[in-house]
Amino acid sequence: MASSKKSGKKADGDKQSSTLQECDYVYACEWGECEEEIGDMALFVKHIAQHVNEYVSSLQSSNQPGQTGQATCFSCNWRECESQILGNYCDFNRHVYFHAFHVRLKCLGKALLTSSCGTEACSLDGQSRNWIPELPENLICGWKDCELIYDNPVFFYSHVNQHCDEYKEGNNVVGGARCKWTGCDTLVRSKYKLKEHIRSHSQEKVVACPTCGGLFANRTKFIDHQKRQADTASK
DNA sequence: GACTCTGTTGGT
DNA sequence: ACCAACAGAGT
Repeated sequence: MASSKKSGKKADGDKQSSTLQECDYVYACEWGECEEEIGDMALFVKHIAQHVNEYVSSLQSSNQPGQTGQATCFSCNWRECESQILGNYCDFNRHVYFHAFHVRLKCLGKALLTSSCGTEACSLDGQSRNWIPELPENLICGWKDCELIYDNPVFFYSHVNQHCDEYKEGNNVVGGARCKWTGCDTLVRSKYKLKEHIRSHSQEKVVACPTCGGLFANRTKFIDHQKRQADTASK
């Protein structure tokens, strides 16, 4: 039953939206002149998708026809980004959706900073706050017999985490929880440990610096960054 | 039960 | 010195 297609299966992003937890954050769109603020990540993603669709159709109407299958040069209109993405529509989508993901992690980082008032904060300038790091070619789930492909990191990481739920709850699962990512055989003691471990495969980050945009795989690294960047500025 | 933090290790 | 990954303890 499992598809043996090398390219994997295309995931339906909308189905995953219900698994996203709502929170109190307000996500601000920074596409072009847009100032829209949306409190729900799924709606925020849809909003951004509209910008992308408008931009892509404006490209198609202004460009020479009959170039399908060839790489196109897309310009990201996200403020302070201005990346040029050479590739297909999916490559461009992945890039822009990463901005949505980034916005969410920066909201989380901001909330963490305000809740721990008194601690030093990053004092780098905001020049790089919307830079997107090198992305993997594809957001493809490496779990055994899955191979789902996503163009939206918000849904991709949520999906990958769901694989850990095949193990029983508790901090000491009988027999342990084994990682079934291609080429990995790591055994950990609980599904929570597995969720932590699996980030080393998916490259998921859990928080971003609201000041400089830096991405971090855990809160400790984020706090270290805040201290370090406050320290180096005061030296 | 579900995280979250902290200290250690090992690689660059 | 820096960072990723991990184990065990703490909340």
